[in-house]
Amino acid sequence: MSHEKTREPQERAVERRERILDAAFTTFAENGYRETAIDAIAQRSSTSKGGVYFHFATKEAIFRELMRTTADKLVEKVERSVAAESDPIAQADIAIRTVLETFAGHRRMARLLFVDAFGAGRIFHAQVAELHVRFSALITGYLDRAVVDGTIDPLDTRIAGEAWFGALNEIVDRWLMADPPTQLLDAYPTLRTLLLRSVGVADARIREIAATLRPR
Amino acid sequence: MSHEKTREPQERAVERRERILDAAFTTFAENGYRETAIDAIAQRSSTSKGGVYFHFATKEAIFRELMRTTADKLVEKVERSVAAESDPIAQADIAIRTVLETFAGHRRMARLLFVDAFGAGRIFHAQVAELHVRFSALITGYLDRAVVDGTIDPLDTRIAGEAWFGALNEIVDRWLMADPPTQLLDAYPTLRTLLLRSVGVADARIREIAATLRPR
Amino acid sequence: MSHEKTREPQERAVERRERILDAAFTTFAENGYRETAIDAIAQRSSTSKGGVYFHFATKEAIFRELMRTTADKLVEKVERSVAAESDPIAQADIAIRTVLETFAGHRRMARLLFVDAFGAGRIFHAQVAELHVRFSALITGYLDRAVVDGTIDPLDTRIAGEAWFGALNEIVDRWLMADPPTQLLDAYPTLRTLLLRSVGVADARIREIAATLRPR
Amino acid sequence: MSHEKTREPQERAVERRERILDAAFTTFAENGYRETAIDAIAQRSSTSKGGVYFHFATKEAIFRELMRTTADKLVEKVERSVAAESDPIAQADIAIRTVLETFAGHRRMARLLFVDAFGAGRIFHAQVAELHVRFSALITGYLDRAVVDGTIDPLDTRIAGEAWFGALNEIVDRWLMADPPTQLLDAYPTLRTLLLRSVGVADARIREIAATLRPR
DNA sequence: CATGAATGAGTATTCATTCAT
DNA sequence: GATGAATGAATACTCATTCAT
Repeated sequence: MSHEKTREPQERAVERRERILDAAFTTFAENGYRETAIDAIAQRSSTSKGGVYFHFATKEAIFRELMRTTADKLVEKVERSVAAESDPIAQADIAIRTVLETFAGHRRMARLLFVDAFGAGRIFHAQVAELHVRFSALITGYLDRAVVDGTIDPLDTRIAGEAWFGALNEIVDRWLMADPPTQLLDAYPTLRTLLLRSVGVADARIREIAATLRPR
Repeated sequence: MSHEKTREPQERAVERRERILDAAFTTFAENGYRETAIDAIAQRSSTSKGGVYFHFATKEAIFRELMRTTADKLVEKVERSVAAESDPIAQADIAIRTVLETFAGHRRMARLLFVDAFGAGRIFHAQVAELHVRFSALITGYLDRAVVDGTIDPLDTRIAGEAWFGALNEIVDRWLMADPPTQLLDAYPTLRTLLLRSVGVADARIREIAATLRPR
Repeated sequence: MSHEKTREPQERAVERRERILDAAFTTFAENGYRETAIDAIAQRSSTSKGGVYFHFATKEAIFRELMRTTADKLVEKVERSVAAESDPIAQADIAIRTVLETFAGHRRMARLLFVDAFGAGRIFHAQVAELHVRFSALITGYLDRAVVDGTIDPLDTRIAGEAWFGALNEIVDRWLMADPPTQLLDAYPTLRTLLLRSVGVADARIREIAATLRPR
Repeated sequence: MSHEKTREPQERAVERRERILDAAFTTFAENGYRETAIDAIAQRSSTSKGGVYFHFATKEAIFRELMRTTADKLVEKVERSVAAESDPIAQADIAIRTVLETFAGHRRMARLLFVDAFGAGRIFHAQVAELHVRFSALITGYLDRAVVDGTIDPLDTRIAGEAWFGALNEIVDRWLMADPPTQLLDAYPTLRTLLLRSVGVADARIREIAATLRPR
């Protein structure tokens, strides 16, 4: 009796499903959505085209799931990092920093979430929008708490969240395109100052936060 | 003698070329680059496929020209608006405002330049990057002058320019996706405050600038 | 249980592959390479365009395989016929005769190998050259052995092989073009005499060889 | 009054016609029939597409005229060379030699007449056949006279003419394909011996003829 | 006579999706 | 469950030819 056969059939199926997702992640990130053929995913996951279609209804479904779970992981990571802080402003700062750090170490993830997502054409605008909204909302949440706290003066935190996310996004985009490659984290100190100032955090306070975080 | 017959042959050709560009602009903006067939452009401009290919070597060439000229128009518009101001901070502010105002009135232009550009796949990342770099550099220029002026404290103006552009871009993106539609310019006051604060402009000064511009 | 169902899937695929090659052979021979559309091949082999592309990467690949296998068959046939003879001069003679006989019965094969091959344009000159070289070399081989044998006096057998092949080729070409059709084999006795004499075989010896072969 | 204007209008037209033919000759010879666009011919002859179509009804017509006139020139050249000889066998030999010599110096002409002619597909088989028939008939004519003369024994001179032409053709083809290039005329002595022997000319006589021609 | 703009039929190739085995 | 053969719609681009000016 082979190893394969001792496992529950479902277990094998789950494993294959994962393999497919992994292969799809890599291939989408490398070549973009449109340029990725199902055949390529099938081969990379040692399956057949039919195998892929057993697990996923369409190519779009694979992409959708990938976007969602990748974003999930990132959000979780951000929330774990943030949990250690209690000051909402420091939390927002940590959130930005975590995103930058994560991307700096996972260029592919960045490509998938921030650049190639657009390569998919019209159908995906909603998908992409969802992603942007989700991250913007995360930031808006921290800012809202900061307002409630009285740490910062009231402002339209939705727009501020979007602006923060947009600024972050652009910095990542530029880094992805940069040739020769640069250090993503080099932009962090400047970006932090810009963002915190933008919501009215005093320079003295920014230096304080920076000092607290430095040991990291 | 019909109007048609009095025109120079070249004039007719130029006109057709324009018609093709117009049709391409609309179709790209509606459906994205990949989803737009040359045939569709030909039909919309009352030409034949061959006619399109007489005027443009490839589909990519049409897109490229469109991106360039559209961006040109926007940059010119920004520069004209800015010319009336002498304070570099006010100039940067006006630049942002002009972009928002222009897009608010030309949703399609916004789609083409800021959203669908990505739909074109890998080949166009360079093209898109160029566009982003161009606008970022515009902003960076105003900030540089403000630093030289002593209006703002020294900072990494390249990153600031990118962050400003990113924030602006995201606000426009969200507006393009918003359902139901919103007023793009509603975001302007908040965005202005965020951006100006981010480079260390004092709130008092911001109010001053706002007051100056209000009559517009 | 139908015949179809008892066959292995692979067997069906192999059969379809053959059908495609057959259809391509006929269509290329009838219309030439450039004038043959993949669609035509697909229809003639009761497949779809995609089906053809599943089995062959490009149109060129189909043509190449066809050229190779057809030439293979002819060369094998020649070598089988020749095996019965030991006199190299008679072998060379038999080789020529076998080619003529085979073509006389397979006009299409002749068209494909000797005429339409050129219709393919520049890319195929190498392919065609290979074919010519191959047949010329076959003849050169026999002549070389005849020289070693002492049956004929030394001479530049490469050029002689090319000249023989060229003469044969032209006779077949003319026959293919002839209107009204003629009997290809009618040319054989004259051609034999010309070729054998050209390498210095005495007329008496030629008559001997002719006598030996006559019963065939 | 410009130089252009002093000439008869017809004269200018004739000149342009020639320019078009020259350009077509070069382009066909370089790229083959199918790969040659009318536009290329127009540009090379400093005309417009319309200009080309004023002088020639179709692309095919240009090719046809080119084939004919080029062949004419070659035949005339052969006949001039041959006129100096009275012995028909020597005449045939000179004919072959002249063709080889001419091609050796005009590789392009050779390409046009002997190789690329086929690139044109079905429509041109008749054209090509005509060319082959014409040259074969030329040779057949000399051989016929040699038979009448009693210089050689009677034989099917039509087939012999075709065989000679075929042999010659193949030698030229191989030379055109040869990489690295070879000296076409190196093949001549062997080819002469092969061809003359093939129609029964004794080796002693061949040596005589060779001696006569050597000074050339 | 000359021009060059316009036409449109023609073609190889790709790929998501289906389904018989 | 898995396979891979088959489908066919979709698409950018070429080029001989026409014809208004």
